[in-house]
Amino acid sequence: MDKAGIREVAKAAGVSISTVSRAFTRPELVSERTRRKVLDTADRLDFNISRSATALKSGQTYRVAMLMNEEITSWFNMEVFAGINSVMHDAGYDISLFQHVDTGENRRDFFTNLPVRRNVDAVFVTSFGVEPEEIQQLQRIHVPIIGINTPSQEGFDATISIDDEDGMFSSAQHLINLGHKNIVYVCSDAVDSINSSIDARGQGFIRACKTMEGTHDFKWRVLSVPRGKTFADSALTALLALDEFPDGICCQTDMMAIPLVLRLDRYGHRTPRDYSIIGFDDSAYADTVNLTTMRQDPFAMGRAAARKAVKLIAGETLENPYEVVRAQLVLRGTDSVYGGDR
Amino acid sequence: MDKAGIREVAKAAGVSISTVSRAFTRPELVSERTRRKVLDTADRLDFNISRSATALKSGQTYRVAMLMNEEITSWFNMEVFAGINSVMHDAGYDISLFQHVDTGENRRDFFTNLPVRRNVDAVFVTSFGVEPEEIQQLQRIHVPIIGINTPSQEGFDATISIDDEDGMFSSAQHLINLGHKNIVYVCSDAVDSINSSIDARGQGFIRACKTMEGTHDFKWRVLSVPRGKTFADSALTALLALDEFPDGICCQTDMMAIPLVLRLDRYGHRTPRDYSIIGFDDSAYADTVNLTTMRQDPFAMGRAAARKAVKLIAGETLENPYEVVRAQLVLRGTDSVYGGDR
DNA sequence: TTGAAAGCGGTACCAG
DNA sequence: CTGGTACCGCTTTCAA
Repeated sequence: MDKAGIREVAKAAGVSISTVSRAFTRPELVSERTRRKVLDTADRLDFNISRSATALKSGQTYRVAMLMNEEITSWFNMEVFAGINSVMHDAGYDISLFQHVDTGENRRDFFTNLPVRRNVDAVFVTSFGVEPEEIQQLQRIHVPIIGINTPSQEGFDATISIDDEDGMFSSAQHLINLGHKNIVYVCSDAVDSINSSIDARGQGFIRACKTMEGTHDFKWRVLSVPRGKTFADSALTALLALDEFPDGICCQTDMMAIPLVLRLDRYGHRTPRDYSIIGFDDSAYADTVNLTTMRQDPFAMGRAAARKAVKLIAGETLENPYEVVRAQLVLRGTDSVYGGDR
Repeated sequence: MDKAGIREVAKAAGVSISTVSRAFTRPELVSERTRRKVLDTADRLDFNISRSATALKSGQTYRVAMLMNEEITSWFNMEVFAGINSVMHDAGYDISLFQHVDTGENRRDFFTNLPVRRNVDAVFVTSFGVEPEEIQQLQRIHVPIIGINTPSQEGFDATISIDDEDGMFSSAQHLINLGHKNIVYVCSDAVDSINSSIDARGQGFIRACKTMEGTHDFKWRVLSVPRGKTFADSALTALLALDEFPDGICCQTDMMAIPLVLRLDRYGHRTPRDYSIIGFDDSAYADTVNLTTMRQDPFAMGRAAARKAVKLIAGETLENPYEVVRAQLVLRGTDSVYGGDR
């Protein structure tokens, strides 16, 4: 006997199913006594309102989709997800995860079949660039589309992004202000099918360096290494292969920076004594290795995006649909004035 | 005009709604021609089968719950979640996350209100000990309950756990075999309301040490420090305050071990030269700091748990419902024979 | 304040 | 192979 539907509860409580329904969802419309009686019987019978039925009736699905490239396990994706979930869960929504929507195969598949069509109330797109035609496809599902760190806001109902270009510009500028003369930007190769917002970081670095154009003893360069789990090793190798070791390094991410400070140490290059290095993200262990880094807060961005989504779903208009937040330099122990300690 | 239900598709395709339904869910029952026609019109009209309706009709919810302590952002929770999702998503299920179900407030709340009652097809319980009465409460929702690293398997329909006790026993044993004479176990204080499976690690350590009982020059102890974001600092302090610095350290987690190897280095204690240290988990950066550690694979456990859940939901019986997997020692660079390099 | 009844969008049994 | 038709469990007028 594990079948206690709304009718058996109604019967057991001696009321109509309408009343049972109201006792749960519109308690103020039901007399105190009746409500108590209903709720008690319901509990005794292990009854609860079915979300599926409510969803069907209401026309909503109480489900949202989150699209991402790579794995949910990456620091950024995870934080964003947790942020989104922290508001959506309480609002009664579940999240349907679509990973690796970046690669050709999955990507075409997703955008042509649109598995979410008529099955979600909103779509979150994290950190990868969606092509104009893809957005058009996506729009066919007729629900709000919210972007997080997407390179463009074209086609989105709302977006929230950090200013990657500006963040890395500041990073490089900081090294320059410190008097560094030979700085390099270390990053993973861009995936050309993706157009990730992260690629803007390199441009910020370059822009900062360009301001030094003409300065005689100033040198800079970009070191791009293959993606993959050995990217940090590749970067290490590339760095050590330079004919002159840089005095300042800007890294695309902390995941690049942290292995570098650890490994370079063993090769005699000690920070901040011999060189400055700045990460990006302020992710796990950045503090324990005392890394100076550009902080962003993807959890907060996820929350903000989710709040926008909830409003959009409710049919409200956003006062400020497209937000850009700045990353913030966290000064710790891996940067110092040029020549300072030597 | 964003209302294309199954009937308009049926009308537009000149068939009955039954046929439309079948074209989607039982293509083999529909003639090739009819199917094509239906699918085409459906696509043109932006139609798709509604999961809510299917759910309602089928009596399933196509949703599962995952209960955890602390944040989803922790390494362990995240990996397990990703593992569960990797199989449940393809099986058509969403995951409803319940975080912090460990603490009194939330805990009571969850188990008395049972928000998941009649709203999920299975429940995953991750890594915390559920009291007998709580399990009983949980059982009232009449769906499979699957445990992952739960201290007990009482009341669960299936569980998969790593043998924490054995894992840490082996860890300590390894240090002993290496000839270490003064070893310590470093961990965070247990939360007494929780009875986490992780607490068994300490017992494993102690058991290993007990085998040395009577050996004259052998010493061991347990160092337990307060939880919180500064737990690693506390451990560092406690370690340095010892009247004799240990020659071997077993850590409850890599998150404890990694900061320690990094920081102790600056205090002149260099591993593996001066002491051996072993982590637990093989989580992020364990390889880059070259940490010898006890590996567990929560992603795989999540997958395994999910596979069990899918079968259980389908009404199948599990051949082997309660699984225990062993952690595996990954030898890297932070352990060495006692006195070896000195 | 409460009850009756019409759907919401499918599924599946039963005919044809 | 296809169509008609009761539900699935709840919400929501409309009346009483």
